[in-house]
Amino acid sequence: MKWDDLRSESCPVARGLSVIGDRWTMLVLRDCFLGVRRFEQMQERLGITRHVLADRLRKLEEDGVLRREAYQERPLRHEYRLTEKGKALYPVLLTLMAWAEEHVPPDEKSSMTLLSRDTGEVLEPVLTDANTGQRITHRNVTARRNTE
Amino acid sequence: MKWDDLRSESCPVARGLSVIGDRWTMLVLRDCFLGVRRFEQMQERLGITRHVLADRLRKLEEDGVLRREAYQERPLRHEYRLTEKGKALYPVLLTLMAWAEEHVPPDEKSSMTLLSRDTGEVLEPVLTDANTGQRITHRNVTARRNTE
DNA sequence: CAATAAAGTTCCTTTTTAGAACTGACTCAT
DNA sequence: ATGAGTCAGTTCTAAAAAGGAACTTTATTG
Repeated sequence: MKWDDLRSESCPVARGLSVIGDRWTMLVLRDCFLGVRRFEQMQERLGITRHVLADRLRKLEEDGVLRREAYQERPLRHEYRLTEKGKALYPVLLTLMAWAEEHVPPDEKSSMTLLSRDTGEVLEPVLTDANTGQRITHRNVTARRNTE
Repeated sequence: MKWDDLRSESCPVARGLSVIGDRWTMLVLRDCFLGVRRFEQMQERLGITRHVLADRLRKLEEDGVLRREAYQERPLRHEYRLTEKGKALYPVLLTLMAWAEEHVPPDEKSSMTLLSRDTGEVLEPVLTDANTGQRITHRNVTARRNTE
């Protein structure tokens, strides 16, 4: 199988990766969540080649994760913003971040803490069921494939 | 910046991706969560080249996500199992899956539903704060960098 | 003895990335 | 009005990674 065939897989994990699984893509999105909107800024922050950045932004726009919007004419310039579909990726970014904070220690001493915007309290993100509030772990879940 | 430099970034998202951000890695882990443990099985299910699979398994073992265990001698054969660190990736896989189920429709009609292993009820995974139980979204969170 | 099996490895070709320089449509200061 | 600067890319070449297929090793089975 080739990487580009993931799009048509029936597994949602595979389809998800066809959108966000390329190198650098999640880091582009991280910067989007941090409010970075312009090509130059992203390129400088990420330090990736302009070529790759242009490619990732184009794909993310095609996939409806980012929206390209003119912020000036003369000369015409665009910036990139998260769509609702893009914003819905926040839990993915956050669970990855939480996992890495716990399991992939940095070289230097530094860490990230999530704070509630309302109360300023430290947040500890966990997955729960929206209906019952129960914690979800790999031990208490099974997946069912629905073929219609 | 090169991909291999991610390991030493201070951002946990970058460090996380240095472990699970390579092509195919998350799909290898998906199969691990589904109980697949052997090289041949994974290769057949994923359809990726043996070369790439061997490389990903080696890296995941080096990073402590998988553990390589002998399941027979004569000839010596190993299988791969998730470590605790690996199992802790389940929320990442699940949030990605939930996102794709909602936002990346498959070609054919098919979908996945998560069920509680206890009650059999359909689960709807959402991120909440472990302490208060409050929903976490990109709108009510800020991140703080702690430099010690 | 030949065929099969599992878990890789090796070799070669095609794709992707990395790195740097270049383009085009402007603006602003001299 | 000329020259330097800005932004969002594109183009070029070289290096690294992925794709595809065949080969290896150690053993078991017919």
